[in-house]
Amino acid sequence: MTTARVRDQYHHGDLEVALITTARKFVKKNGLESLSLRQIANEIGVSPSAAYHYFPDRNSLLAALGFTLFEELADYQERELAKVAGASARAARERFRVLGRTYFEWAIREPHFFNLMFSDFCLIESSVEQTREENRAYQTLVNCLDDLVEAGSMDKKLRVSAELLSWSVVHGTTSLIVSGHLDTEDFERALDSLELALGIRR
Amino acid sequence: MTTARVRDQYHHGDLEVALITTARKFVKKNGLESLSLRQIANEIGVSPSAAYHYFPDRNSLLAALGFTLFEELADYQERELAKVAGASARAARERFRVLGRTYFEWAIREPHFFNLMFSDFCLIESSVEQTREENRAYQTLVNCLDDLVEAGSMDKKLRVSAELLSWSVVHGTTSLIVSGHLDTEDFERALDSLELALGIRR
DNA sequence: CCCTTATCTGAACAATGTACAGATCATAGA
DNA sequence: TCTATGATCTGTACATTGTTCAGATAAGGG
Repeated sequence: MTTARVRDQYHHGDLEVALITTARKFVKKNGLESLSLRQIANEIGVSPSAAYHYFPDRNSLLAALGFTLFEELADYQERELAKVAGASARAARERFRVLGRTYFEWAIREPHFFNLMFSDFCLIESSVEQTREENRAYQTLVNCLDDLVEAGSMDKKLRVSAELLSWSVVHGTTSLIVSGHLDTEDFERALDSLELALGIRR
Repeated sequence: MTTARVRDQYHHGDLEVALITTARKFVKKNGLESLSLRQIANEIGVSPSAAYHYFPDRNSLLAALGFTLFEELADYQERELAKVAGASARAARERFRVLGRTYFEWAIREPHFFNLMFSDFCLIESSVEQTREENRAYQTLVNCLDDLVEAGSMDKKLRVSAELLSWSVVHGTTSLIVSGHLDTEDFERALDSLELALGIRR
């Protein structure tokens, strides 16, 4: 493996990436609160203060991690979405549900990631790149809804702000389930209710 | 003022409440991350370890604070709701919007409180009392929707899971706005879109 | 080959959460 | 009224944390 980390060397060579990767591992396991820069440095085999060459402080590292997570989510969504391509009404509707489900499943599988992405750390500086990442996912949703209208399987009158409504429902239920205020099965119920309200026919 | 805090006394007399009250003040100003047990103890004029007689750790104090915040929100909602009492269709519809707006305004006014309420701290032990507090607000929403159906100003077919859908939209937009992923004005847009989708007539 | 610059170390500091032994008080029972 | 018991708080201590900064080390261009 050429990717094996070269330790016992004064210059790590890939420290910035290693910091984010290791931070990802720790957050995945234990969440944000317990994340320690020193533990990360220790794991990589580097001095506690080495990180400060790449990030001004702990929060910035978390923000950087958050950005990569938004990328991961968008990639995952597009990958799943590709499986239900097609111009048919049935395919468009399936894409709509896949968009919601992937969002939800991602959050359920990695709740600590979800929490980080929508925490204070990730709004310190809403970087241009980050909003672009979000727009990528948001645009996919917009296209999906347009497809539904075009296929004649959705009420045209309800198209106004339907993307805002959809994202809110999906994010809302997900957030409430992750934080323990709703049960897991409520997600599919909410999605059904949303489709019914938007006049998406099956 | 008999409520003036008696300092320079060995026994504080009201420490548990004082801890929560002071924690509330600090969270309100600076959020969760920077909250320090020692600062709180210092502010009250008590030893750093005094808190451990009432709370096993820092997280428990935050959880206790979170519970009182759920109470505050429910109280605030009921107070505002009382202003639009009445059996008319217009009143029922106004109550629906007030329920959403109070939730949103509460979160915008005190974003740090909102973050705490839906953070990991408040799900450590979903106490029976807390779920009861939530049910109080949730039941209010259910009643409101029933009123709308009864007044004939809402599509009966869409009544199924309408409370789940409504709460998700309101919480979702609020969460996304607080975390900087949507603009403030998107809330009213989402509420309009929700009413339109649910067939709530004006 | 040297020297500039990027990269990392090591030691230090203040602040934090938490544990624990003991001091202080409040109060019920004699 | 005295006393002993339990509740309440102090003081000290420890490990861990984020962060700073002066200096060591290596890489790469002239």
